[in-house]
Amino acid sequence: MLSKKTQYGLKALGYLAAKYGEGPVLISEIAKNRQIPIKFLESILLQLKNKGILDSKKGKGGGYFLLQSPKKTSLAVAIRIVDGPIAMIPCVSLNFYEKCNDCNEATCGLNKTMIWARDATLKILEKKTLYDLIDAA
Amino acid sequence: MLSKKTQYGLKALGYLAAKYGEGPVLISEIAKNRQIPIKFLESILLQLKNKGILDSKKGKGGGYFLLQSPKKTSLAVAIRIVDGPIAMIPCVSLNFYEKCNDCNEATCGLNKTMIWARDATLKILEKKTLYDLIDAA
DNA sequence: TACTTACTCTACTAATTAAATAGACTAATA
DNA sequence: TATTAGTCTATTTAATTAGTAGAGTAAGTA
Repeated sequence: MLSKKTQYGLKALGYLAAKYGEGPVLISEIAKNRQIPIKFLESILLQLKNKGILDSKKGKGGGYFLLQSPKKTSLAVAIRIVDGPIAMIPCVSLNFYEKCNDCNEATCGLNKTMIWARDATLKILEKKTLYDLIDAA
Repeated sequence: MLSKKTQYGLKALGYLAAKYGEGPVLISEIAKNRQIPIKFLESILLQLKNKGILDSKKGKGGGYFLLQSPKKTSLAVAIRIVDGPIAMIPCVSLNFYEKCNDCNEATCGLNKTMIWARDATLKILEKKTLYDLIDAA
């Protein structure tokens, strides 16, 4: 499961995706609309800004906004920023790889199998974008 | 990421899958071979037994063993026992569903997208079995 | 300039979960 | 009946998650 923090982050990004092109959106507006603790949301948005997904403007008329069109940012990128690895085990992660201390990857059955799972998940998360997070109604 | 506990569990199941048909295997043997803290492994194996994946025998010549052929147990089943939900968010989980307090699933973009991710992952995890965890060499 | 608005940053705390350990108990076998 | 090996309960420690507090800084406006 994604952490609560990541779930909040994705909900906020969905909100900002829907408002793309309309200028900065207040943290407080996002928080209220998506039911997220405001101070917690602050830190999430800041993190997304520092990684180049969002930008912000201070002062009156300020707020957060997507740096690029929502279709340009994949969910894989967004999730990795807030949640970290997408893979199920470290020795199979593309962006957060860690070697197993004990097993040999060339022969390890778990390793081989988890690569399958990783690729299946990534195929979706790299194709879907923030645009897909926009609500229908 | 799967918890360490789940990773240990899968490694142990891979070991037992390789030994299927050879009678009970000592916890201590699995622990040594897969580098798992023995008392921690005890509780994992017991949990897998209580859920019907493993069986055990006490006393001399005792140990743990797979209840069925390794090809009969999918990774999805094994992972759910030790780790819980496979889905990335609760409102999309098949076995551990929880309703979102705020959003409407009929229109929620995140919900819709996470169903895609879940299905892609499950397609692999339900097809792959304990047999696929057996090491090559 | 002074005032207000709103993001920024650091630090902290509480709660939960993960990871591991200890030890008494029970069943099976020789 | 002694030994072996899984069972069960309880506890402990560490790490992570979730959330809070408050001072600081930048931008706009009167």
